[in-house]
Amino acid sequence: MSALSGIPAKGATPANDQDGASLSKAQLAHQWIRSRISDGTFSPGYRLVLGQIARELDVSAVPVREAIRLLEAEGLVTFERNIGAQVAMLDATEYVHTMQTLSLVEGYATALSAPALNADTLDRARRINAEMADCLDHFDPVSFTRLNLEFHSVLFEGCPNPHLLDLVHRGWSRLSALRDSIFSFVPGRAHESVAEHAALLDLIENGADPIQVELAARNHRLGTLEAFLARQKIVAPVTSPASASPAPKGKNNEVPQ
Amino acid sequence: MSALSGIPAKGATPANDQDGASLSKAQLAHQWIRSRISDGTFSPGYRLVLGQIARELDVSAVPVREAIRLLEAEGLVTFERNIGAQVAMLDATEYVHTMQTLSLVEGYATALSAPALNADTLDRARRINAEMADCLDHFDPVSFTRLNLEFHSVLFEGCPNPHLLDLVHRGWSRLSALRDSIFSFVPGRAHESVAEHAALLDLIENGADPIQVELAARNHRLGTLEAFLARQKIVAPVTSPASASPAPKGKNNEVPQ
DNA sequence: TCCTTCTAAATCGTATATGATTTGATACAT
DNA sequence: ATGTATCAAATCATATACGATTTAGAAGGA
Repeated sequence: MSALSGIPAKGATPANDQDGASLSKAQLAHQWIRSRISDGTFSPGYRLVLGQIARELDVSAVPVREAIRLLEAEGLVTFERNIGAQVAMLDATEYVHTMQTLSLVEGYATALSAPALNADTLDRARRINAEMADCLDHFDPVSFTRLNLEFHSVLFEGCPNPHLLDLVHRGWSRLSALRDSIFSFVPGRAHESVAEHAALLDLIENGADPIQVELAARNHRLGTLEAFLARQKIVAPVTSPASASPAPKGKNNEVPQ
Repeated sequence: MSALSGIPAKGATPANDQDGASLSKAQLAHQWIRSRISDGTFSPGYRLVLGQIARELDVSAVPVREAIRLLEAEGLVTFERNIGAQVAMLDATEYVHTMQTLSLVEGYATALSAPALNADTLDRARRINAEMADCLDHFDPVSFTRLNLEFHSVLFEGCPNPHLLDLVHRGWSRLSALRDSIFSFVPGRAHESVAEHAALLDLIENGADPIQVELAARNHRLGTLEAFLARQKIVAPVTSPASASPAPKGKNNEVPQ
């Protein structure tokens, strides 16, 4: 029956054309929208209309809807019943909350990851940090931001807790996807940042207490947040003091002992 | 205009019957499945078939699918392309990772919430803890578990960071929804738990450093995790030491100072 | 008996169609 | 001229229909 002719009897690629990736339309739409958000084509507030996106991707509205609900769960878009979806707005308050959460989970992930880092890996981190220092001289904020993610990725990717790692990824993804030019770079902070990176690496290399590594990594990110808030503080207070700065004095959450 | 008569002129409920809740079918399905998971009707590993659930709820498969994808994002079900969904299995490793993550976010949320807690609220927490002590005498693990959530809720619900609060809720929800009888209660731990609750309340009442509150809350939960692991350890090592117990000796992560 | 191959049922993934809701525009009355 | 009610277009939410994929079981051969 199936031995008719030269047509490949069963080996015919089942679903997709030939790449073997085999993406569902929903996944396709998810990646497509996501990349559009990342590259700024869909900027925060942009209205995501199901039918419109569906036509553009030549699919039906159903998988597009699924993609958007997934993006909603990731915090990249907001969605309202019978109204629709739009790219999430990352206002100052949201930025503070996201950074605060990221500082927490990234700090812990880094501490859990630290014991697994070998000399080679630490050396790679040092080289990346050196490149970041170079970027300061040439004033290259874009590369600096990219390298910053690379640096921290080296440190936290070894985290053995997948849930925690996922939270770290989500935080970074939210920040990088929705980054507004306002938040991307605080000039005066960059030098300090490179120095703190070096200090963090020293701690890890010397096998410091996990809690020390954790708080160093956490305070490093909170420092960036504080720098941002310091620039904004004259304009308007963003949140209640307790939430905006869990350690306003800078002394309460220093590395203990 | 609207003074016609007893009939509410324009206020006629637009979509739903009369309750005003106005749930979408997807939300309905979400809650329905979720409650079935919580009450154990759908136990871990149970296969969730779209059409079957759709028929039972008298809706189409589309909103059921959406509900399931949402539950997947919450970590309550697993989903595989072209295969289907099933209630997530909470094995020992997953339990460890979930508890570890919860200890982190709940600890921080509690610390951030602490300054906002007034005397009345703290008193309520003390009363709940007293009830928990009673449960120990009558050996009532079910009430104990419920009160435990209540107690901690009082402490962390004041957290001003909604993202963080959401993570805490997800952790609890995962644990309570997927709890297996195996994990629900470690007898020897309960007395210690009540004592630690009291200590935590004292810290908060005395306005202790946020970092102290955070680590006390964190270590309280990690203590429960350790108790579980201690019971299991003879059978088989669950994960690598670094992930299972970030502070194996119990001394590395004590409250500093 | 065991392994392979085919077939069919079950289920998922998506397209299309239709009802429900919101929103903006227009017409009308004051 | 302004505010209000009505209507139409756009869009979301869901039902139905159909193609694609997986999986279990039957049929056939070694």
